[in-house]
Amino acid sequence: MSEEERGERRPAGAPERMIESAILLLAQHGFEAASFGAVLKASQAPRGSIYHHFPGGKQQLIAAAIDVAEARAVALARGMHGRTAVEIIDGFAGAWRAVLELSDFGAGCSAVAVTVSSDDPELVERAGAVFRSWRQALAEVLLASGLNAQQAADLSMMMLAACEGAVVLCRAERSLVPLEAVTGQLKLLAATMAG
Amino acid sequence: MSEEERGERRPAGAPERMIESAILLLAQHGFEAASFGAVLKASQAPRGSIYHHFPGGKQQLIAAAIDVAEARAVALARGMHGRTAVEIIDGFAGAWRAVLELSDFGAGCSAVAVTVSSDDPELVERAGAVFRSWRQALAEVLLASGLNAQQAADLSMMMLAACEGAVVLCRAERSLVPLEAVTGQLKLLAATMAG
DNA sequence: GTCTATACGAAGATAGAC
DNA sequence: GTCTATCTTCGTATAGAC
Repeated sequence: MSEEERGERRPAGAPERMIESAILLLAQHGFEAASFGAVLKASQAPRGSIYHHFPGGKQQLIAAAIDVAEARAVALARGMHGRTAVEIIDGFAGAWRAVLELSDFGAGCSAVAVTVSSDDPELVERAGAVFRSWRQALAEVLLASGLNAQQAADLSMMMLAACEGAVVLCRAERSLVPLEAVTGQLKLLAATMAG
Repeated sequence: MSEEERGERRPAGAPERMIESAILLLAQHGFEAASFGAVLKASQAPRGSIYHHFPGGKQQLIAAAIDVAEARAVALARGMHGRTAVEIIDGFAGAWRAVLELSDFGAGCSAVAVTVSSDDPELVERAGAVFRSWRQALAEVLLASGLNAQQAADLSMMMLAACEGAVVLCRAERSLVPLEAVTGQLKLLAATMAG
């Protein structure tokens, strides 16, 4: 497994910083906001190096950003292996809570942003791949926690959908209440399955 | 209650058509895509009339679009008064299913799009107001269905978050499975509350 | 590998004619 | 009330010098 696949950060060359900035800008203000100008400014990368590192233009940059975000999301889920369903729910929701708090409700999920605000079918499909592998990783750790296959599939889907939705609500309402309420309901669901 | 508050469509003057187009463009491709050029083209409105009808520019147009969408969302929820919790869940999810099917997975929620892809704090706050009133309307019909206040608040929050999230997943994966799975889990949750 | 310069289009917005 | 013309800014993308 490569470093990228584990979602780790490397010393940070120019292209890596550009990708990192793109992820952040996507999460904050959507696809159009992740422009070259903004990315270069945020990443302090030299202007002339964009098409050297990303000859495919913006599409390639955003695609790379999505792929890195996917690796990171999967790594987050896999890191919860061995825990109980409730702990997994808390860990997942906690990660989103951290994103919201650290950004003062200014950031959310990059893959959601691409889905909602990009008109490029190829990038939207890539965002779909993120959701699928994220869900699968969650289902695997839930399976290991003692749920059966059907329950793990159902709960992972519900966790992802409910938390992604809750993050949007939290951003718009500038409040953590939606995420907290959803977390409670998810635990209730997990308890019903276990019991 | 005025016609707008009930979310009804009127004979359609130029500004109404522009608002309608803005709602659709927001739902399809986000904030930046709901540009004046695109709105005028879609609504067949005369070019010189934008700043006549919306002197506040794009912000005013989008704000109006959000308000109309809010009235429609609330009307949708209120229309379910008198039904059981399961029927309300089916009705709500069914409306989203229709949006996804009719748009070939190309459209979602306008308020989500504004939250995710606009950098205007005022518009994001307006989107937050949509979510609040939508949730309250859902909670009221759930209360009438026999749930207690706490249960109605919890389930309405979960319905909104989970379905909004599921719609994004459905768009990205070009599949109705996420929404269907979430619907099933919501019914399970409602059954737990009732029982 | 990085730079400047530049092409080209589209965005939001304003002014003034009809 | 609608139109055209125009301004400015910003977006992506390319060419060519260093």
